[in-house]
Amino acid sequence: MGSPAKVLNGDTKERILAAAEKLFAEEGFARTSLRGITVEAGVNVAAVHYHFGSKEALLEALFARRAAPMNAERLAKLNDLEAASSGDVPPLEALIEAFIAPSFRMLEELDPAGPPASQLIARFFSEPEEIVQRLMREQFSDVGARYLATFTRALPDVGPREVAWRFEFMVAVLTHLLAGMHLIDVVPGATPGPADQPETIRHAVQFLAAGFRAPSKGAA
Amino acid sequence: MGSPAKVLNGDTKERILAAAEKLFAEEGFARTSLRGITVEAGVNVAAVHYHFGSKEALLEALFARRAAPMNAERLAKLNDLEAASSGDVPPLEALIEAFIAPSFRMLEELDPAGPPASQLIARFFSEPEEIVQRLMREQFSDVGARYLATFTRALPDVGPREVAWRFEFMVAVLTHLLAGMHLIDVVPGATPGPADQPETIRHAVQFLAAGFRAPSKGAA
DNA sequence: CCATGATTCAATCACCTGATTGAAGCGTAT
DNA sequence: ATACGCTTCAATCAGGTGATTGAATCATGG
Repeated sequence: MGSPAKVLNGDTKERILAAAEKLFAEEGFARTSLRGITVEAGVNVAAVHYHFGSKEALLEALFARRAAPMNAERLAKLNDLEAASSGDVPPLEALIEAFIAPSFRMLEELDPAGPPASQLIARFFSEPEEIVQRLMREQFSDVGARYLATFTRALPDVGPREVAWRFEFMVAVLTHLLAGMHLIDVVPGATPGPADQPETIRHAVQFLAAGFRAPSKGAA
Repeated sequence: MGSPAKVLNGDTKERILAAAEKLFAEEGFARTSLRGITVEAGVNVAAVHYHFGSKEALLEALFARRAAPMNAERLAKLNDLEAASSGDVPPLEALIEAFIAPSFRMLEELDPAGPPASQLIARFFSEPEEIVQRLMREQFSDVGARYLATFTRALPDVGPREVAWRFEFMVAVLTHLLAGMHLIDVVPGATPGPADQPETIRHAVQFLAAGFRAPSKGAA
């Protein structure tokens, strides 16, 4: 009746993917065992190697299933923005939202991917395994570079190096939010309260836009 | 001649702590084995259990050695600020720097703790082990609450919930910086270039202060 | 010099890990 | 019905893990 029970059969591959996504997101790659995954999925241990080949290959399949569409959506939104503001630079707030929203979309319960998917993406950012870091580099390098260039164009008064710093800060906020906001557990009063996806995005965009626009020089 | 070689003796406990700090920071708790630690330290495996009791207890000792002084410094700086601006609220930039700087101080090569210490703190934020999360809660709850309250007082026009959100964002930026700024590896052009500690702090404070001060309402 | 306590050592424990194997089960086309 | 290919299964493998033990070593005070 619970989740660890073989239902019928047939979708073994999908069940493994779902269980692995959940456990990798919650416990991390190193702490998650194939036994744990296959029990959660109600599947034999050997099924993982039959369908994927290895634990690492399972991770790669998981990564490809989530990160690729997410970044494709990022690029599409950027293209739309640049097409809309023909020739000119898109507005900063729209750029930030275009970069952030694709990750948050998966946080919705309604989304077929669901929260585990975005938590998994967030965990990828801090996983020490070198495969993970290689996959992140492959997936994010071009998208990140394109957005960074556009941000630099959108902020001519800030200076490219400063924009690069602030781009880092934006990614920091994004991953922190995807991970589930640890401070809720750490600082009791700090929980901003449950928020739906658009409200969270609104808070983040306001904060980040103001940060991006901050006057550049520090020395008076 | 390298690091994995017994030098003399005597400081076994310290050697274990140093090796564990380095490896935990680089590889995470789960991926780091006691064998790896003791080899790195040039020490027998049993020494860990003799001096600390268990792998988890070693982690606790490590945590106490770094996090406690760091948060003590945070509180001291906050007290100094509130004493300086007698009765009034300290300026926002000073508050941010007081919260951020204690973590960065350890990033300096000169500091006896060194970069591994701050990397370890950053990794604690994303470690799935429940001991880590418990330790984080114990250490950061009161400091975080005090700072959050002061930030709220310093930003009367923003509203407490909005301040809580932005406080989250600040912690996000801090941990991202402590972790070593992953984007440097992910997005080729994104590296802001090597920066010394005060410059990094300046970039972060500028960005965060502007974000904190952003006008609150989203609806026009 | 020796006795005592603190420390270090090699050896070993039970357990869990990812991986592999060969047989069994299954549906399907002949 | 039969034979074939895909899938699942229990059983097993070698290797690594944290932990523990008892003997050896060391330093120190009598």
